[in-house]
Amino acid sequence: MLYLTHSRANEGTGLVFTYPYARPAVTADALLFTIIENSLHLLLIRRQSDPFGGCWALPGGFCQENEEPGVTALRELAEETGVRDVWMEQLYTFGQPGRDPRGWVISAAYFALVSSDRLTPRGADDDAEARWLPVDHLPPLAFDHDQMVAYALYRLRTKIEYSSVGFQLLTQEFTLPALQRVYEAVLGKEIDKRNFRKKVLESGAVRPTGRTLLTGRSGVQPQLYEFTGRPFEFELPRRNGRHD
Amino acid sequence: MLYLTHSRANEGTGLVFTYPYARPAVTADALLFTIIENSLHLLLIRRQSDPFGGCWALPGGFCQENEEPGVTALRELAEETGVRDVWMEQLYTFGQPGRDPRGWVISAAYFALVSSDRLTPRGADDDAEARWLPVDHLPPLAFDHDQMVAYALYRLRTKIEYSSVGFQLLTQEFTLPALQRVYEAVLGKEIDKRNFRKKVLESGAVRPTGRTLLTGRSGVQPQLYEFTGRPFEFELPRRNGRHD
DNA sequence: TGAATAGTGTCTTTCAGACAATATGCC
DNA sequence: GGCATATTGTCTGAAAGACACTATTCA
Repeated sequence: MLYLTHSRANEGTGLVFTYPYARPAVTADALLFTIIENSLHLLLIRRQSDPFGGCWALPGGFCQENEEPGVTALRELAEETGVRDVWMEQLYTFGQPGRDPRGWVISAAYFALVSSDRLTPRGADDDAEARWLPVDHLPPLAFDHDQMVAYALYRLRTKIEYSSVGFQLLTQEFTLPALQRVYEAVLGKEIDKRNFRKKVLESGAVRPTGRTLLTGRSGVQPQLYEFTGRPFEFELPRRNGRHD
Repeated sequence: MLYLTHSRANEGTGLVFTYPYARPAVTADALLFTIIENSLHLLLIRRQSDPFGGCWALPGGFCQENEEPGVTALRELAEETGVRDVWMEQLYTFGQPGRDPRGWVISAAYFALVSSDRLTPRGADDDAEARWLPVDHLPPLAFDHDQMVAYALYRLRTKIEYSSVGFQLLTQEFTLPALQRVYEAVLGKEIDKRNFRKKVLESGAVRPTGRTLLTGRSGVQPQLYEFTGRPFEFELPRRNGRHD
């Protein structure tokens, strides 16, 4: 094994100390979810070049010097897909040896949600194809991105039950039936309408705006609400609790 | 700004492709907690050299080539403090510019728990001082390690309520009063003995071993139990729920 | 026998969960 | 009028939470 000491590897990094180790390349990948037609979708791009040329992959790329990986993820999302202003949090950092055929590459994965209206689906600065694909029918992905998706889905499905992240999948004003459809799409189960409305309204997490939605379809015009910021939890019935 | 192309920075990294970016140094830090005398303690080392020479800091160090950061964290724990066989999970990856005065250094932080008996407190291969300090009275730490500790404590205090991680802070055999003291130490609140015992026993998460503990003190000899692996949740009473 | 600790049971209240009928708007 | 959707309330059972006394061991 070869260690570098005082090598040119320090150039451009601001590292001026004696540093006896090789350095990995570091990338950031974004897992951006939204709800389209009542089902959960993930934003993917089709890779233009090798490795995995032609494969579907998560938007992402290499961190620039002194760029916090979360900033990288947002930048790559904007550059590759044109999507901005998303809710985002760090998901996990993947560093398994061999996860990138080019060598030692560590990737920080970020978990992001966006309202169903703010999505500008197509690629921006280059002609890379960017598309929303339903999470129930995903193709095999490049690198270890399948593993990332599995973990992000787990995170979303658990976190929506004990936090208010679900509201990040809606527009600022929304109806209670739309909120319920978000929970049903994420959790993959039907929820009793009356119990759900009762919990939402009693939580204080929503406030009516006084307006109603013009659906253009038959039926009652539903009332519009907005998120107050107060916490909202909705757990599915379980025989056993959450794990660990 | 200087970018390297085909530079010697690739040497020893296995990266054979044209790579237009500088690379960060990557480190892993371990936040190892245990319970000592009914209060939560954190394992720290005193830094021998600059930066932050003489300061208290988390055990950790640079990733070796193709070493997964979690492996680094375990290796550094063993090397610097002699502690092995701990429960561990990834906490967060810190990459804020300026977090290390030496330059661009990204750190993956790992959150770890160990039984109160398995701890071999003192430094191992070098004479670096390693000590358990109570989390309620921590000195200022090197780098952004204060921030890491704050987040790890948040993670521990939330996670102990909806998972069974609390058992990782006990020996394989333990008494119910000891289990309760773990929860009280982590959550910082007294818990009603009868309600706690009822929840633990009804959860199926513990099984009596048939033995009792010889305390050497006055009072009843408490029964010993072991963890069955079944999930156990214990939430403190709340006016509001968990946040986000 | 006194001090320290382990162990046990009931009652009340709150909340989850099952369940069905009415009202409104569009065609 | 028919269809589609939104909206509303009650009852039951389970679990949380408040609460106090007895039993065992050691000095």
